[in-house]
Amino acid sequence: MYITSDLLRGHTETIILAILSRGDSYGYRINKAIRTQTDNEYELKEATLYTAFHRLEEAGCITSYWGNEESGARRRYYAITEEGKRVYRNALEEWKKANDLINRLIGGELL
Amino acid sequence: MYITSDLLRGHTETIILAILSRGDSYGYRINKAIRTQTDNEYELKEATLYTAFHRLEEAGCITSYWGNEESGARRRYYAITEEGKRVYRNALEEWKKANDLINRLIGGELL
DNA sequence: ACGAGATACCTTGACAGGCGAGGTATCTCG
DNA sequence: CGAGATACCTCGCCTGTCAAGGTATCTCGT
Repeated sequence: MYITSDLLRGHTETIILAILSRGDSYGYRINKAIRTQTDNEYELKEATLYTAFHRLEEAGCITSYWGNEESGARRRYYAITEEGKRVYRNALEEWKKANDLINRLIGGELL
Repeated sequence: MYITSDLLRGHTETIILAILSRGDSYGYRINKAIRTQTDNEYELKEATLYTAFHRLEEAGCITSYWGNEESGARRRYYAITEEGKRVYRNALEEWKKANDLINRLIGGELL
């Protein structure tokens, strides 16, 4: 929320998979987890969040089911699949490489 | 070139500014510098490169001038401005923050 | 002498992801 | 009873990337 989100672009799905790899969750809570983990410095916009869910589900990385809440608003829970775990691990490797590349490229003479 | 470029998205201008902060250069050579610095793991597509130049020039971050080559293809050189240096330093700070956030978010329980 | 490949520049149009704006419904608490 | 939190969702725009296409010059091997 207070950072240039283009720098985070491309990480949305990985962030979601990371959270789901710790257990099933639902949209609103996932976004809250992101806020908490970043000390309120970042969050996903709802539109971003839900389109990412659609992409991930379509790609077979997650599955979804309605929770059976007795009261309160209904919740759609998401669960990571084996494919999702594979994609997630792969994304972590990609990130390590990208991180290294960026540091090499933007460091210039100031680092 | 062999990395998911969505992860590098948003860094294009910073990369260019980093290179220009070491001295004037021109498009083709800037791209070669990127390849060299990353051991051929990354490069900018030409279209990306030139649209980035336009944006940077419009934003007052760089200026350009034609080189006076006696022979060979003409070259348009770019120079970083004071504003460009300011923007660059700022981008480095942003990157530090973004890097921290991403590591916090995508680490999950695998790190 | 000539074609291939490197050097060097540039634009157009499509595509994908992020997000502002808008919408729905339920529950809680003062 | 109204405000604010919880919880879901979609439409359409914007922006950055890039495939594809174009131009012109020089070098080097055959």
